Amino acid sequence: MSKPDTPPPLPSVKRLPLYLRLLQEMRAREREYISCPHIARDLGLDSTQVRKDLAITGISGQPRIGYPVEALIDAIEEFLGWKNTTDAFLVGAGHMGTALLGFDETQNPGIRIVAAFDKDPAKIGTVIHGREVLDMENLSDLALRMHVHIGIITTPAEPAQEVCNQLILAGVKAVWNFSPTRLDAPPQIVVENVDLRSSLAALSSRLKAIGI
Amino acid sequence: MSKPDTPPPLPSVKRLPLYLRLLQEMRAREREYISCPHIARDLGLDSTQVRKDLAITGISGQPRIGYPVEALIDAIEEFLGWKNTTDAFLVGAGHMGTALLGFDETQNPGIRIVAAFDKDPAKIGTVIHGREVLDMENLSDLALRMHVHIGIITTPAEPAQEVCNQLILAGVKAVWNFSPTRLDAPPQIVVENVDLRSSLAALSSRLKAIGI
DNA sequence: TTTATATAGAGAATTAGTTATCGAGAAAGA
DNA sequence: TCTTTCTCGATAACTAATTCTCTATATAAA
Repeated sequence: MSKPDTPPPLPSVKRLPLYLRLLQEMRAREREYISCPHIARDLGLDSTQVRKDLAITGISGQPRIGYPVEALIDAIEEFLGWKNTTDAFLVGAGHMGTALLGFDETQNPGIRIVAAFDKDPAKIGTVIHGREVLDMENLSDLALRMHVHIGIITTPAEPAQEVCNQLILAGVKAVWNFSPTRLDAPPQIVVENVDLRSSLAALSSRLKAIGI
Repeated sequence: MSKPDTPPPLPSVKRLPLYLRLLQEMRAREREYISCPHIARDLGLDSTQVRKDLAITGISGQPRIGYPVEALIDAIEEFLGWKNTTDAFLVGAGHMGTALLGFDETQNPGIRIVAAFDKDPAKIGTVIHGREVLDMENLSDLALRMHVHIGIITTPAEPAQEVCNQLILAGVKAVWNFSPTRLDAPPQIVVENVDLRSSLAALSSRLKAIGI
């Protein structure tokens, strides 16, 4: 009824897409039920952890049987809000921006990039994966008119904060940040960072630790 | 002397590139010293956390002064093994693979992608950002000959495990996995996953929680 | 020279997340 | 029908990570 709950653990939320993929594969093989230990074995996780993760979506399983695959897929997609797609603007038509524009619905579930922006005159007007690159100048105006609530920043670090500010002023509620900085934004704005360097740091340091 | 230490906290390692970027900016402005509280303010972190993170690199600062910028950059790069670059093979010349091939040394610090592979005949032979796409068939042979120790997987989920197996057989010690699966690999192999869907899940679920 | 202040560094307390344990229930086989 | 086995679900223990507290120190100001 009411929900004064604590938010679900972020690591759990981040593992959900992993389960989702496996489940979709199971569904394709017309499997009806699946158990936590089975999922755990397949993904190299702990079965108790899998159970806790799935529990946050509100679904429950049956002893000795497991969880119904179809219902579980449904519950995860519902929980993530991936049952319908939300429009997004992308800013920064560089390599990463181009890649994201190339992704289809299954690769960027829940969002649809409806327009791309850049400030480089050489890029403005070009077409990337079917969408024309627009001038940054038009961003605020279009975002407000189209009620776009998600902004994707794929610019270098320097302009990122300024782009973020513009997006928020234009009504954006969530920012998917691929630039290698931390953005300063009011607390009610959802900011999710993807930092490849950070991931690479984890890889490099472990590689160095084993002496390579 | 000896080092039977526990490994450094992974979240700390993953924050290091963030500090590095800020420090490089400071250096460009010819700033000689910087304090933890200052870094913390700039990045929206806790100053104690910053101090602990920097401590894992082995550097120490001076009360009332802070840390020497130049030495700190050096210590972080040294710790991450980013002072010299390691050769890497990339498998899967799709959108993400293309983006990574487009990145320069500052965007993919510490590694240099020396060859790209794909199994799609339509892609084999094409040139992406200056490197010809080679046939998967040649992967093992070339990896062994060139002593390549890092493999980057940017394929879809289905072939990822098979590609991973091939890479490991060919002597690869670390895998940077962009495919949306968990790879099964022996414990001595370093596997670092980049899952955009996972990040998107965090964004979507929070967006849904605030009712958008 | 003395005092005030900002900051490093060490360690403690807290919190978050993961892993282990145990009881209950449902199917499968004896 | 009864027993065994597997799995869920809840709780407890543990571990990792973050945040807090305190002390020492070095500069700057009085």
